Amino acid sequence: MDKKQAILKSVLKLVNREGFYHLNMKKIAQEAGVAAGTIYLYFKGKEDLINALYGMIVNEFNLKVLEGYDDGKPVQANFFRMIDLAIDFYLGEPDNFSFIEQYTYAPFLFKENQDENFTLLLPIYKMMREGKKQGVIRNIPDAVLLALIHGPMNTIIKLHLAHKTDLNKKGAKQKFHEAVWQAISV
Amino acid sequence: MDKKQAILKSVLKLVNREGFYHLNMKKIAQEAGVAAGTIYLYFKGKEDLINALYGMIVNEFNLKVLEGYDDGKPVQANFFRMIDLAIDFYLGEPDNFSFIEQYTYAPFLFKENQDENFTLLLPIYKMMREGKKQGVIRNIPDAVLLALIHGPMNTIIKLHLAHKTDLNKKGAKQKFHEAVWQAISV
DNA sequence: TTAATCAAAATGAACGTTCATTCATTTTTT
DNA sequence: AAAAAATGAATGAACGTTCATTTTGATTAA
Repeated sequence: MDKKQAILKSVLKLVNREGFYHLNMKKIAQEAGVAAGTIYLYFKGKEDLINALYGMIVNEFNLKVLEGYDDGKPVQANFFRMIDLAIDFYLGEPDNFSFIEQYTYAPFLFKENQDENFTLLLPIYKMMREGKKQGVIRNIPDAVLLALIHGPMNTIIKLHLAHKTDLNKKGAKQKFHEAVWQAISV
Repeated sequence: MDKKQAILKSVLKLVNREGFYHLNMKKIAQEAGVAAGTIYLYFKGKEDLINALYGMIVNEFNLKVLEGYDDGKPVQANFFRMIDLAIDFYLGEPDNFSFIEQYTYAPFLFKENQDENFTLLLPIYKMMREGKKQGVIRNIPDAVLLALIHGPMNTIIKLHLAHKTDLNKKGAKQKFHEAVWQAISV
């Protein structure tokens, strides 16, 4: 069994269940079924461990979301597919969402990736630019566009995970991505 | 001088500067210019202190945002004013934003206000319902509507505070609230 | 096949530090 | 001079990290 992976999975599970605040190395070790010292064979320390996990999730996310991208298709089709894939990514592994949110809003906790936080948004940027060039997306500042896409996505996932709405209901995702499209299209 | 208030302000400043992770009682006391023990005269402990601060900010926010509400005016006017006031609230005291974000995404950190997190959204709900009744706001699920309003606001403020956009530029707020309106209006 | 050897992997008790909280004492206010 | 407010050193628990020791598993020798 891959202990490194088991340790990372433990952190993910624990952060989601109890938050960063209650995270400690002993719990991580227990959850992973290894000794406390073992963690230090694979990671420099707590901080390194957390950063490694963040990097892993961001990579997985970008990979998954860009699967949907096809330059041949119209911008709208790419957009719908990207939104749906992003939602699927987080609903399939909700721990990822919780972790990313907590990591993002912990200033100075792990300094390295300060601007890198916006790495997550690169796929969106790509699509936005293309849409503007073709004239199908409104010509408003990038930041506003970004806010109109990323913001609702974040919130709807949050609401879903808090059982305030159900994105798995038939047509729910479609209704959502169409609403976002209406906000950003000309 | 009101020591209780000074202590709360210290927490706000420190959480924004260094994050929850590096927050400790000694620093809070130093920043507030009191002894560590003094904090316990005004609060039961660290947890109580954090919760009190959260409650305070939520109250201030709702008060400020609802200032803009006037039943006599059309829904759109109320909406624009509310959005602008919410933005002003956070730009005027960015520490509030950072604190609320970190508090919201710390599951089980301070259990009390789990569902209460949505208290912040009550003014938005109020307006939404009214707009739907009058037929000026699209008849899509509340959660989706909420996501289309609250999400972009969060993100645009985040982008502003990260210097990725400038909401103080002439017309910036207007452009933003109009874009959001386009997303939610019929 | 069995025994011996050794490096790599893993362990978890121990260490030093940090931190929230307490409380005997001092300072301030009434 | 009594009460209330404030202090900050002391306390003990919790935590991240280390490291001497043990276990594992592959390799070699008999």
